[in-house]
Amino acid sequence: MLGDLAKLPDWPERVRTMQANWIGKSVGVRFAFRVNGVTRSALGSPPSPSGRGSEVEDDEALLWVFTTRADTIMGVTFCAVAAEHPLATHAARSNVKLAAFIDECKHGSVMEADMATMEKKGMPTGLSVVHPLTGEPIPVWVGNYVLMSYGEGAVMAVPAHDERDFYFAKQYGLPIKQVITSAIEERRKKGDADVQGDGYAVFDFDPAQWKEWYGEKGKTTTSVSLYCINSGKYNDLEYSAAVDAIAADLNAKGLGEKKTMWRLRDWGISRQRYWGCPIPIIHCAHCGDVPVPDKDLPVVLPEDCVPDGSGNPLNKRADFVNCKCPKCGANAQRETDTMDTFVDSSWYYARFASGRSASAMVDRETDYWMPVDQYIGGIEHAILHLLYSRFWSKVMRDLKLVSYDEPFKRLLTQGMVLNHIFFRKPANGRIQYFNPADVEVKIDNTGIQIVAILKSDGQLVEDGGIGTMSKSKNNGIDPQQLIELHGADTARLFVMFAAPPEQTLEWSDAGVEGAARFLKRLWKLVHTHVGMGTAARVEVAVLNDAQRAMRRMLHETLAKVTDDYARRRTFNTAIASVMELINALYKFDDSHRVGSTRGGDDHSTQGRAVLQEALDNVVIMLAPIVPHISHALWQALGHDNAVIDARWPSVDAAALTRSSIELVVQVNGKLRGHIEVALDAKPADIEAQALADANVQRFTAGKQIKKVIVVPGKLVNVVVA
RNA sequence: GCCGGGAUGGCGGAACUGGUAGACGCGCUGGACUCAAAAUCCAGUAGUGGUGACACUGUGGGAGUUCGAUUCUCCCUCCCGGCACCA
Repeated sequence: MLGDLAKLPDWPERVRTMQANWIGKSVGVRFAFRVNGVTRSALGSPPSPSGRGSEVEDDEALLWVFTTRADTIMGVTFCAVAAEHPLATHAARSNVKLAAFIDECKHGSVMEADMATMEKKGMPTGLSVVHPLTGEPIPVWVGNYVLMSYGEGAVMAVPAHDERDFYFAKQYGLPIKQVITSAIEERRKKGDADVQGDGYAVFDFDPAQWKEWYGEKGKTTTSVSLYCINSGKYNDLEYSAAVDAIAADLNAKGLGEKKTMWRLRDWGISRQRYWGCPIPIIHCAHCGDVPVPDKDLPVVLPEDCVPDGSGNPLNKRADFVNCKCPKCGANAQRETDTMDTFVDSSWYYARFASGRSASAMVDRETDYWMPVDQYIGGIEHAILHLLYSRFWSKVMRDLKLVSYDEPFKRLLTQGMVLNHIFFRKPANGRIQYFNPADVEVKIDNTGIQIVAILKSDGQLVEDGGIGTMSKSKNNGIDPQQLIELHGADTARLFVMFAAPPEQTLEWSDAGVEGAARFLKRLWKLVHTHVGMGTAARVEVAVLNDAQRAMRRMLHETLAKVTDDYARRRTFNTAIASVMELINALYKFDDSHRVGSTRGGDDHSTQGRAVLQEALDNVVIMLAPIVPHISHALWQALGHDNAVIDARWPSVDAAALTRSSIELVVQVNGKLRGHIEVALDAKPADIEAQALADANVQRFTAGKQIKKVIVVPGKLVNVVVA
């Protein structure tokens, strides 16, 4: 899944980065400390024969850890284990205080945000382990920051080179032993004059104070080399050489090896809830785990189950749990774990693509429709749903159910829509949220402060800032309100015009009238034109300059809109350029103007033909955004078919040609003038024309011209001394 | 705390590959039409100075690279989203 992220070039970079971080590949070393005076049997683990060359006795307990920083192994001054670790449990049997501490740890929050800021706490177990390379005794602590569910549930602690270990050691007076140094620190120690300034003192190791570079590996972020010291035979080795040498030595002792760990956990199955998809397995005392026969599928959950907060409520439902073994007919029990709802959302679309199949999960028709060409979903699904869908696709591929690797070829993650949050907090009782539509924000009677008032009772509400629209915060907006007020086309146009879809957007309906106004202008333009009778076909050869220019703008707009839809997916800019075109068409044919005093109208045969072509194209260009009005206007323009069946028009390259182009002239990078040059003008001629410009001469007069940069089709920059 | 994203006029946003900053829309100002209003149409609208042509300043803050930076590099501030202390 990590490697195949490269197969998704049309996914947003940030989603791929988030997934890679979540998968969390880390390469390191897994190794063991021998535990002094504790046997494996005492921990309840079966004795295991040690590997060849191992120094370990058969029944000797081992403390396994995983580290990405094997290069700092000589700086280990203690080990920390999770509260649930067998060594902690063992030590707690004869230590009441420790048992109480472990109990406290087990009840703490496991939310990352809480944990990152909570106090690091610990307590010694009284046990010690043997350092695998030095043979020194190392004390073992229980730490509330060590997770049983990741890695081995235990860590080697190197306070000098790990920030968490550092503060833990400070708090409990544990030793801090520096084993990594920087090239700068070494040169300062040798008295190198180049690095004696205060700015270099940040590279000195000081056990009293944590500095950024202590925890960096190989090189600092400022590219200063880091290597081992106080590490015996490993001295002077840099990161990867040190890791290799140390892993080899541990391996020779039968105490460790290089290993790759993953942060990603199997959450699809292991995160249990009553309302997930049932796992169709029956547990029989005689036959073991027996699949539910096809004829008894699906297993249906009881719908009147009320979770009481103590474990899985299904376990308390004898009517669900108790059943007969399908194999032997004896009394048996159903599996009560269920799959997470992510499992369903991970493959339902593949099932939709093989809707005729009655006998299998999916059939061959899936491969015809899948993978999805364009997936649209909120950025909040960037990791979980989109990651599990990718995982499930690979499962189905391996089972030969489907032949694709990745379910979604192209991904558009729309941004969150934010809105104001208003609430009241009763003295005792639950916080109550109010919908922004029911709240009026106004200036209070001092005329300075802005206050928020609930419309229904006129009393103040508190302002909770701005946040994602959600049910719990009651700050969502129902688009139905907009639709009822302005119609679906206006609502769609307004929303699409507001911002690019992947951008976070703070909700405001200010400006929705602009969208309605635009559609009215378009409607009027089309109907005024149609009211004057059927238009002729465009005959390019007889067009006058104004008609030619109008037509050029039409085809430039068509090219831009096509690109905005197909490649850039920026619908707001596509709409903006159609708006520009409409503005120009109003000037081209200004018979709509009240009074119509200016002579801009072109009601000639070819003028009306150009207008017809432009309006046909405008209606097609807008059809994806405003389908209803486009359908009506398309037929009003004299077409028999529906606009949805009309072909996307192609750009007339000949209409785009122009004989001259306007260039910008800069002096020292500042805009000083514009020149009109022939399309095929030579650079030397362009340069001469630029230098001849009156305003340019004001800024070059009496100065030495050092060079002139001509960027074809864009600008001229004159550099003066 | 970590990861991801963002900051441009009064507001939403545009500037796509380093090349005219502010397209388009809202709002606002003025005008036309009207007995009047709404609607509609026209014009103006980053700030400062100037009748004007123009000039100076300006893309969260500070440095840097470049003929030229909203765009690239480094540092900082604030805002939004996600989070499982990942050894």
